[in-house]
Amino acid sequence: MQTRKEALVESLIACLLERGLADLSLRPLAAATGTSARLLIYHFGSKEGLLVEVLEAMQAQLRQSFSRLLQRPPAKGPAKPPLKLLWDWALAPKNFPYLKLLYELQVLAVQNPDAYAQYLQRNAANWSGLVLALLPAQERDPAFATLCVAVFDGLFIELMSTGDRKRTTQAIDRFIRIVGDARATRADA
Amino acid sequence: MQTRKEALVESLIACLLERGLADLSLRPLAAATGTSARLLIYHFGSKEGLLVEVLEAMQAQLRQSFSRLLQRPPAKGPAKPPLKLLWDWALAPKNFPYLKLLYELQVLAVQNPDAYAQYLQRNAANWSGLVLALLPAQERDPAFATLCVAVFDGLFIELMSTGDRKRTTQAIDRFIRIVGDARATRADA
DNA sequence: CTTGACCTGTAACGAACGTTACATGTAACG
DNA sequence: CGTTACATGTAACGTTCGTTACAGGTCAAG
Repeated sequence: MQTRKEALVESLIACLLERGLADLSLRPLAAATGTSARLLIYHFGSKEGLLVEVLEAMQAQLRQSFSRLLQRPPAKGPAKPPLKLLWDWALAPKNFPYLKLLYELQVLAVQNPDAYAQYLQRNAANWSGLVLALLPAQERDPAFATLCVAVFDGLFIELMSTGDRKRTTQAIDRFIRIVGDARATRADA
Repeated sequence: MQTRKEALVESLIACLLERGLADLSLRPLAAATGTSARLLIYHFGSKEGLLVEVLEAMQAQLRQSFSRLLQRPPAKGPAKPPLKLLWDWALAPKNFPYLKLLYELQVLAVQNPDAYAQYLQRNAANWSGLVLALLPAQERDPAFATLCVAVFDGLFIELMSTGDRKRTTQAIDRFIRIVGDARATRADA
C-alpha cells in the first residue's frame, strides 16, 4: 500500500507528457507536482531511478490501452484495416501524448545512447512488436512490416510537427488503398 | 575574409554532427574544437547565436548537396524512381549525419518549441519542400506527397535506430513496387 | 509516554552552466 | 614607435544542476 508514491508517479507521468524528456530537471518537475526535489530523490533514489520508474509506469499504461485495442470486438460496418485502427488509436487524446514521448525518447537515444537507450529497450522495442501484432500473419514478411511501421512513424511525426490531422489521415488512407490496389494486380498476374 | 570564424564553423559543424543538439554545452564543445568557451561567445555572441550560424551553414551545405542530386545527369541503365534516388542520397556517408541532426531537431522542437522551433523554420520546412521537388508533377497531390515523405521519414528513423540498412532499403523498394502495381490496377480500371 | 519507521522541510554542497570583466597578445597602419 | 582593431587567455560572476546532511515532523506499536 504505497499510495504516496503511486500518486506521485501519476503526477510525474502527467508532467513528463507535458514537458518531454530533454532539459528535464528535478526542481521544476517537483514544483509542478507540488513537491520538492528532496522528495523526488527520497522516493526514487536518483533522477535516473525516477525516469526508470515513471517511464515503466507509462509504458504499462500504454500497453494496457493497446491490449484493449486488440481485444475490442470488431466494430459493425466494414472492418477497418489494421493500420487504420492503429492510427485512430494513436490519435486518441489519451494515447497521443504517450506516443509523442516515445518518439522523443527514440530520437534522443539515437544521438545520446548512453543517457537514453536504457529506457528504450523497455519501450520502443516492445512498441514495434506491438504494431506487428496488428498485421495479419501473411503480411508479416520483414520488408512489408517495416514499411507499415515506417508509414505509421513517418505520418505520426508529420502530425506532431504540423498538427495537420486531416492531411496525415488522408495519407494513411491513401497508403491503405494503394496496398489494396497492388494486391489486386498481383492477384491478376 | 573571415577564415578564422569560418574554420571555427566547420569544426563546430563536425562536432554537432557527432554530439547532437540535446545536452549541448559550450565548454565541452570548445574543448573538442580546440578553443575555449570564451572564444565561442566572442565570435557568436551567445550560445543561441552560435547555433543559428552553425545550423545555417549546415543547411547550406546540405542544400548544395541536394541540388547536386537534382542536377545529376540521369544514370545509365533503368531510371531510378525518385524516392530511391533520395534514399541513396540520404544514406551517403556525407549526408547521413546531417539528416540525423535534422530529425533530432524536428523531434526536439515538438516538445520544446520555444528552444528549437526557430531553427526548424530554416531547415526542416525547406526539407519537406525539397523532397517534393523530386516527385513528378502528377504525383504531387497532398495525400500522396505526404505519404512519400512519411515513408522516407519513417524508414530513415528506423535506420537510425536499428542500423539495419538492408531491411530498410528492402522496405523502400517494396513501397516503390507497391505504388507501381497500384498504378497498373488503376490504369486497367 | 517512548520508540521507531516513514515522511518532509531547510539549507547547503560541489559541479557545470552561459556569460562577463579585465588584461594581454598580435599584427597591420599612421 | 604608437595607435588601433582584432583575437585570446584567466578568472570569476550568478544561476541552476543533482544530491546530501541534518533536523524535525507524523503516527501506529510497544
